[in-house]
Amino acid sequence: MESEELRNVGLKVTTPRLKILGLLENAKSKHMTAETIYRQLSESGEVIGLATVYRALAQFEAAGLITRHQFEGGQTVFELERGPHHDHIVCVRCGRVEEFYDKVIEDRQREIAEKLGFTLSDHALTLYGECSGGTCTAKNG
Amino acid sequence: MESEELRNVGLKVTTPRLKILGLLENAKSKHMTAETIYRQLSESGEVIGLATVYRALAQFEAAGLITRHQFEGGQTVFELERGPHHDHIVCVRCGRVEEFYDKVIEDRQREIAEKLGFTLSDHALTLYGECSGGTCTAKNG
DNA sequence: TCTCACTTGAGATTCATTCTCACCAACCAG
DNA sequence: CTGGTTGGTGAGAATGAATCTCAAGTGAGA
Repeated sequence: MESEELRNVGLKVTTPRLKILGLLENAKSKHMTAETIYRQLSESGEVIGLATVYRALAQFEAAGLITRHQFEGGQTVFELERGPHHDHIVCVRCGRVEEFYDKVIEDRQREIAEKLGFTLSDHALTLYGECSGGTCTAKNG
Repeated sequence: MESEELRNVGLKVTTPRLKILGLLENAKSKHMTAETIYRQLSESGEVIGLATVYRALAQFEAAGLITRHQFEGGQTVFELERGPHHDHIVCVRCGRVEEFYDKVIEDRQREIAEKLGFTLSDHALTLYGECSGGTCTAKNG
């Protein structure tokens, strides 16, 4: 139950928050912008202000329910915090986002940070390229 | 001579471009925002519009003279393209930026992109952590 | 020096995000 | 179940980074 999730992180259970969380859990595309969420909610008849979407997303992020990714080109997407860590590859033409995980890279990162005298707390790895074939035509995926 | 660099990449040699390029070459901090560049030029008495700064930086980037990096927090910094490719590790406490290059990671990235059906055009890898010892105290380095 | 295409500066504009504020709804007490 | 308090909400204004517009300016070849 989504209300549980909200209560667990100390957020009051409200209709907008439930709708937004529900959308994130059921959306076909895992990575959504605030605008996309707002538009999809509007289309399903919900009257939820854009400001509320941004507010809720910020709170969810602070609570660790979702993660924010800032890709180049000003595209900021949110993703439900589920499953293991992964990085992203973004198509610069159609905006499609794929996920990947590579142990070699992960390990190297830690080694590099250590060698430079840093205690690694986080990292952002995003690859940019063009995806091939018919998948890359639409405006989004 | 900076005018050479401009001519070589097919840009007309103008005062604003020379000033901006010169600032990038002499600045104490390698990574600068457009705003910072604009402010520093203004402070040294140059009358250069912010729009011109953005335009010039975009042109320099297109010409390969400089590189654009988008770190967390939406801060976009520019850096003179000198020496080989490298990625960054940023101290989340003091803001210090170190550079590194790792062939293993570079190679893996290309392999991953290929495996996923992407033609890699670029990548952004930034590590975040805390740098150790006395180096990490000031507000910047 | 003259000319013209390319540049520039100031301000308007855009776009994503955040803020403001009057109104409203969730939750606890009764 | 109901009313009060407190925090949440929506609409639109405000912000800030970046881009565009356009009249005026300037580099560089003739």
